[in-house]
Amino acid sequence: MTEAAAVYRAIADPTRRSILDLLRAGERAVVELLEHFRFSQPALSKHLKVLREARLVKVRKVGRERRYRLDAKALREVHDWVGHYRSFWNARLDRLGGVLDDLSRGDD
Amino acid sequence: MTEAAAVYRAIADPTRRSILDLLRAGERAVVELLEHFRFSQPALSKHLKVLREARLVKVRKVGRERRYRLDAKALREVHDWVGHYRSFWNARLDRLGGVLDDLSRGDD
DNA sequence: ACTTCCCATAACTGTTTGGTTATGTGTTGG
DNA sequence: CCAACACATAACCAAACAGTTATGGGAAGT
Repeated sequence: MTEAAAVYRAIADPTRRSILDLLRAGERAVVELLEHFRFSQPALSKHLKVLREARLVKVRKVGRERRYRLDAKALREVHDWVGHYRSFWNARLDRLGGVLDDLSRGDD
Repeated sequence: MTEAAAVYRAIADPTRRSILDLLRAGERAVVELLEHFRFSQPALSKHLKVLREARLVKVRKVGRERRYRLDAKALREVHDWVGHYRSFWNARLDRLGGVLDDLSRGDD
């Protein structure tokens, strides 16, 4: 899987998006993250592994803890890609789109 | 699945991102889209269904064709969400990030 | 009318995903 | 030294995914 593809896959899961959101507030140990979820610790570890492989987080060992932190560089590509669609959502295409919609309906 | 979640899932697949990219150039019939891929027509139809359900595309029937076009409004939310990470990727946060983390925790 | 074309859906299949419980490894505290 | 803690990994499972072939319905061409 190419670098970028791993990122899209990683953020496809709502739990993993939540994890990233939590990490925006700062570095967190696994137990701290776990408090925010209902599932088991191994489940969290697996999510973290996916995020690691997508290079969206970094870990550092502190005593017996592993402290995770954001590494958002990989999200830039996503932002850029989605940005290509900017003109499609904030242009007069709402109007034009509506017209085309009506035409396509044609069932009235 | 909530509206937004469907969008993240839809764009997680590279084929579907390609489809969206193709549609940026304008409306396309299914056969036209199919030329760009190696898989079968039903496979494409299934991808299009996912995109429809995520409200990322709209269809209109023209004769025996179904012409698909972009409906990028749903991508705005993705853009916004990823945008929250902007400050994390374009600053010298490798160093600063650590400091901010500590401050936000208040545990030092 | 009949065939061909465009497309969707159904039914099936191997693989991936996201969860589980069980276990192991390294660190800390008593 | 040893129990408890923090975390990862292994093994397993059901559900979802992405593809396939087969089929069917509506529009077009002859």
